[in-house]
Amino acid sequence: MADNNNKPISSTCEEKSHEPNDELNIDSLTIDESKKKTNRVLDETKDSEIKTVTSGDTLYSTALKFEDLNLSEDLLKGLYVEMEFSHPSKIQSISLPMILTPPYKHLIAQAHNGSGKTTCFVLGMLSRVDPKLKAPQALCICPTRELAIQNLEVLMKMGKYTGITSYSAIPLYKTHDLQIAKRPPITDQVVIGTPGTIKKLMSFKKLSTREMKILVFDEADNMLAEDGFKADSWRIIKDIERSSVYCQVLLFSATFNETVKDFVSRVVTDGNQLFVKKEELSLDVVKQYKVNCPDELAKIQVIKDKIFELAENLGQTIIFVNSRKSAIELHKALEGDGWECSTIHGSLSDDQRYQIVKQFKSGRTKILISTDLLARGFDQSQVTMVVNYDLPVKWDTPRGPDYEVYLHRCGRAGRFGRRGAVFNLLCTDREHMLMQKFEEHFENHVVEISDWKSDDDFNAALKAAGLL
DNA sequence: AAAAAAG
Repeated sequence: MADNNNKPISSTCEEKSHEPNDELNIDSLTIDESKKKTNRVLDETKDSEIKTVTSGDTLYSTALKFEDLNLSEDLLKGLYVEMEFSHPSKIQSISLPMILTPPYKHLIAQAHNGSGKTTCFVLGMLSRVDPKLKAPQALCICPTRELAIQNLEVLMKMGKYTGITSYSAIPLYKTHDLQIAKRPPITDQVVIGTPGTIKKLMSFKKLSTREMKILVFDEADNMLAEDGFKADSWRIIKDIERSSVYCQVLLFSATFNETVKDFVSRVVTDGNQLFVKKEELSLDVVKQYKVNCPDELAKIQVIKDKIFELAENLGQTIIFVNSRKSAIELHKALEGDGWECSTIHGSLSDDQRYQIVKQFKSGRTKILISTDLLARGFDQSQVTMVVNYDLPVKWDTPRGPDYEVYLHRCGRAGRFGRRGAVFNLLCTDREHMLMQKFEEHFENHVVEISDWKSDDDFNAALKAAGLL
């Protein structure tokens, strides 16, 4: 679990209890340390505190073993053989009983980056679906195509022996309305995709919501945000509400904000909740640094001399920028000097995007420049370094720090408790000010690399991060 | 004046 902190959790979101809520004391439920086996890569020796608020009077136990969850043999085989899991991770052990126990309450679950949120809701979908019923019964909505594809891959792997089929609701090729109209209705049990395509399939009556049992919002805060996909999400959920008897809603993300709480109080009332403190969210497994750069040229020089030269063989790196233009310009500047890296952003073609991600996931590309397209959810365990070439800012004026995006970007490194380093390249006064805000907000000190030219300083930083 | 999805 991506967490090293044992601070107790303060009250989170207690104000929106619509009915008497029973708070579970997680301490009394935690697994006996001596009986706990080490998961494949997950380091759970220092468990985080997870705050749970349950609704109604259903009692939930934690699942110490997958066998405790009444899963089908086929699904268990997928977990052990394909996924190579030995036992549920912490978030899984708490959330899965909540997802799988009647009356199948809604769930809002916050968990660390790289702690296995995806496996939670994928397992939830696979086990709630009836393989014999040839109709869509589970729907998962994601903010990007890349994330939808990634989730589908996990689903197919985990569900390999179940016979459950899935449908990818993303615009992979040029889909004209005429072509959609001519297609038969979807009979696959699980549908994963992006809002536009899902809406379209629904309006063409190709995606029936009549048998829908479970609806998942991945990166839920983004899916429900005003400047995100709020309108689409609301329409989809209303459509489902109208046609199906009862559909369980799962909201998963590492970050949650006020918009989600509004949604929760109006739509997903009467649900269970899991929360962790913001200070505990992933920012202590990856080591953060700020690099003082006198000007923009120095930033590029740091990428060339330090990131490429010193760190290229330490794993993979994602360099985040704030705009497509910035991505293209940085790529040109590096390419002009013969440095090889790839770049991804939303104005590339579907196929280009797909190929670039595929190449990076195969490990053939070491360094990838990206917009916030890949800020959330992108899971590549070899990513050891994240570079914020630009710091993430909110688009409204005055442009303030975007804490959520900062956290999500950092979460691309240090997957499943692995080591990682984040380098924030700072040049202007505004950037220094923003950085200070990030430090204050997450209550952690970010070490400064004052001499951007010093190899020794960078080597020391990489060593401190556990990468050398 | 932005990223994302789509039209």
